[in-house]
Amino acid sequence: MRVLDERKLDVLRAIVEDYVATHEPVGSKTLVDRHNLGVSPATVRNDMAALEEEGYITQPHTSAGRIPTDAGYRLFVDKLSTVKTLSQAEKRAISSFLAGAVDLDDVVRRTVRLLAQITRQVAIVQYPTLTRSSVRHVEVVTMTPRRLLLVLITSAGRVEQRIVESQEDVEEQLIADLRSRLNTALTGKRLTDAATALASVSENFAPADRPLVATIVSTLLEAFTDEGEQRIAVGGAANLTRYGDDFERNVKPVLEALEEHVILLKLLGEATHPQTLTVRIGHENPYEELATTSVVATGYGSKSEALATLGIVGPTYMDYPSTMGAVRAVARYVSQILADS
Amino acid sequence: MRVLDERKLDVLRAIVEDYVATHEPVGSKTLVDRHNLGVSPATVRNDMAALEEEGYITQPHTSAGRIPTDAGYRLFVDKLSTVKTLSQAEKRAISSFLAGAVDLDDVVRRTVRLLAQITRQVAIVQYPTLTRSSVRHVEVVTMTPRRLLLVLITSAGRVEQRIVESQEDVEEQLIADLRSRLNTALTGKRLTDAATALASVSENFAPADRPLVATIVSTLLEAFTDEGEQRIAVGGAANLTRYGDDFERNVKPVLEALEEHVILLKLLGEATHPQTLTVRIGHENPYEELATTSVVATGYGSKSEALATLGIVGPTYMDYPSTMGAVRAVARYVSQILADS
DNA sequence: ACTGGCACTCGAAACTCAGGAGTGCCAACC
DNA sequence: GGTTGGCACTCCTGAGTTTCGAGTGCCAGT
Repeated sequence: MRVLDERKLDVLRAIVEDYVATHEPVGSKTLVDRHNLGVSPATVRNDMAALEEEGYITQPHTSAGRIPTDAGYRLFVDKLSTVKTLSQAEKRAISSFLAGAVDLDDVVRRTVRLLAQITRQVAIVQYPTLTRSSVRHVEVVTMTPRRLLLVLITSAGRVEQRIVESQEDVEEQLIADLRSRLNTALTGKRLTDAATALASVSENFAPADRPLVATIVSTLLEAFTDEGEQRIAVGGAANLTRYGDDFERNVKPVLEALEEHVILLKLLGEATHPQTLTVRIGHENPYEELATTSVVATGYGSKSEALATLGIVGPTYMDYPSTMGAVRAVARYVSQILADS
Repeated sequence: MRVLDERKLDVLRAIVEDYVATHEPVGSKTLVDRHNLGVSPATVRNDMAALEEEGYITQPHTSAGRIPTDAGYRLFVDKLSTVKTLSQAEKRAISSFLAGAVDLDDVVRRTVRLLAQITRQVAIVQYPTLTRSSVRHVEVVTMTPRRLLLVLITSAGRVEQRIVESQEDVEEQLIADLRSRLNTALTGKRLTDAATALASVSENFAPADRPLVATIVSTLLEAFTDEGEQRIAVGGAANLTRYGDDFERNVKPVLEALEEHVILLKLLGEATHPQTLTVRIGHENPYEELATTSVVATGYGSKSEALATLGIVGPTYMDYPSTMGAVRAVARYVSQILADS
């Protein structure tokens, strides 16, 4: 038996496409009817038996049609399909929808919404991580004589704020001094290098001011390394209603996972180049409960280096070519928007 | 027949409590078994017939037990129950959980999570609205010679940012000037009054600078009045899985509503005094699709005047006393946290 | 006014059964 | 040898039927 039998693969492709469209086990007869395979049902049955033997498809019960296994989907995604590109109209729609964003938060919110709408799946977008971007500006603002607000602006346009209390009134001169020194030390630096850059700042101040400066420095450092920075936006949960027929398997676990941002981060995985799509099918993802769920994700951000990850979560029987196309396209456009602003 | 029959109300209360606990129509026998009503099932049946006549309960079908109608729940909430207060331990937990927040966004995120966890329902928290708070500080930052970043900090601790492009390079002196004039004009002003306050600012600048100043002023104004400011955080969607048995009625419509923030805002309604709880039961809320859903909401913020609204959405057969207690308690603690910071 | 008794209702769950989609296998065919 | 039509077999699905029992309304008795 040849390992690579062209027609057998055609059959597998047809099975996947049919099952994705109907969500029902597909039999040999319907298969030859709907896809013009040019052979008889009996022949297809032989191929099916072989494909089942090799683990690409399975039958829910003896006298039913076949459905793809995770391995079947995997082969389909890797070898049997091409990522679908969006139409010009769709591209324009994406582009103009994202262009209307007023700030980074808005970009993320719009992206989630867009992704959910196009793919009709649950969309997940990780906020650009601080650690990978650099400091654009640090601002120190007096709110009351003893209360200062630190505002940190990153190259990704993200704003972090922290409040610092002082033991005694703070002079405006000191604030100005701080502001300029902090900016000199930090502006343009990567957040990961900020610690080193900050170390020397406090030395230049009068001993009396040292405690306050130390507090400020440590607060800033905290903001830089904050775990909470691994923020995530989720949208399109309503699309889960399309899978209401199998609530326990397809809806419940996903809904539960959506609450746990730590889980979502793991699901999305490491940010990759926007060109590279990560597809995790069924059991390939790290959570048992999501064994009937697939993830399509990719990085976004600057061309050379991904800032963060975005993607979608859906049942294994999703339309991979379209979904992958949509995820990739959205990632590209977001990257572009971020680069521009 | 006396309108106010003490025992009949006891029966209604028992029915509501039982149905909330079991989610199953409750019959006369089980009722006397579980609640010590001190009368026979036959007597209860008579009362039930009366209650049904008056529209407080209904039977799903002829030979089944009774379930409360919306009117029944309404009477229960208004007259037959007292809002449950939380235990000391719970209060401490709330307080300490919220106290760990680093900024306003974090407060909101934590509040949603907390509310969802305590009530085991879907939680909704409206971000403090700009229009009700006042300006604490305006910052103007040079990012590149031709690109400025405006940062607006409100009394609620919220930060808004906008980017402004200039036609030509901007001098540092002008920036400093702008910064101080804007702050003089705006600091402490209510956002609703900001328009008037801003009007005079541009007059003090050299004609050459006017176009830029005008752009900045209008961008700020836009930020103040931005509709998008009616932001909302949602959490606890996973709690919907508890109602999986009636997916179409209880899960699907809620899931769909959660995507539509405009709808949620309407559901939450006008912010009220933190002491006053708004309860909308079933058909009382403005959306047909949510006729099996109740909303418990209240305002939060400064004592005298609510800043925004928070609440929960759940099936009509929720545990009102506990839920109302939790919503009220959380609203109080958030208000306190916001007042402190 | 309350209670026990009783006939009645009607949905839920268990059961049965026919229909049919789909399979595997085999002999025939090209 | 790969392909095909034929055929017996499997077993799920859905419709129809029956049974069971929780719950009711009503009435006569206390």
